[in-house]
Amino acid sequence: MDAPLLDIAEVARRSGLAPSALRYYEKRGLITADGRNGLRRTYRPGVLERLTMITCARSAGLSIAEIHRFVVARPSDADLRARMTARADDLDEQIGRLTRLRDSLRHASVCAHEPIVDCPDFRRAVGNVPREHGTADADTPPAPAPPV
Amino acid sequence: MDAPLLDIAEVARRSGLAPSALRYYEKRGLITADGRNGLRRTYRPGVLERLTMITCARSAGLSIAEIHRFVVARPSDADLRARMTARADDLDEQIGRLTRLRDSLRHASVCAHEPIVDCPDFRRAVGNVPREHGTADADTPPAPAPPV
DNA sequence: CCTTGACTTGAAGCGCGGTTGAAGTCGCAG
DNA sequence: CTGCGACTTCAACCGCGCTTCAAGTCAAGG
Repeated sequence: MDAPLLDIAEVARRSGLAPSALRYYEKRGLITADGRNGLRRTYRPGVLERLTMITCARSAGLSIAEIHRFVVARPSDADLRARMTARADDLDEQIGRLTRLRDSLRHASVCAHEPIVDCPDFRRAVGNVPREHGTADADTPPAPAPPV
Repeated sequence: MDAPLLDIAEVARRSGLAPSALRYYEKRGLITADGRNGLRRTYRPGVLERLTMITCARSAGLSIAEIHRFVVARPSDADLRARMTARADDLDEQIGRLTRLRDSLRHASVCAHEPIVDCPDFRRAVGNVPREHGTADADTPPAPAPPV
């Protein structure tokens, strides 16, 4: 069974990440090199899947630290399982926001309002339901910007 | 018609953003204060909707600079309309990624793999379809991490 | 063996998105 | 009128996620 080990340049090329980023991820514990050939890192091909997952999670707004927690997780870690479901719930909300923003952008791109972003339809889609007269709502304990 | 102007503290409270962030957004051209009472900024209530939109866009990964472009856009700006639809397409992809990541997290939270993130189901859901034997694919010109 | 050049390390630097601090201004209650 | 404290500005600073640089190592080709 050949396990054709990859060097860092190859992994960089296939993953689309810079070598410096790969070293950085290793330092932060997100990936591990299989071994060394002299000084040079050698990677198992599986690292590519790991990197795809990491890139995906990063694009979802997860911090390196949080991804690290998932990566080092052992099945017995009930605490982490809770974090995972919590994260999944966060993602649900974010998916909703993104969907609304996407729809708003699509509308804005064909609408004729002066500052385009102030189009009522745009705003409604983003999630604003402007009060009909004035600001009737006393206080709005707002969604406190999720500290990713 | 009363337009009950708001002071920065009120806007901060209702928007959930720090006053410093509001000043920063103003400096970057994302919002404008209606006027001043002495030195103090006064805001029209409409700024709150603007801020909701901004927060939404930020959470979607748009940079301040890009939001600024949308904010200053005039309907005649065809170039910008193109950017908007392009952004909407980006968001579609991102929504897909997030959905997969969410499903993966939900699965991982009930699965018993050693490094949980290496569960085959998890990886498949994130978008990896590991080759059956070895890495048969010669080169993988990869998704070049969208430079948000 | 000798060169070459891709790799190694650690530290410093960068851009972003704000926050913090110092020093000053001023609306408003008393 | 006086004083308090919430506002103002501007510059410096911070954490994150890398990138860049300088200096060194070493595998492999000639």
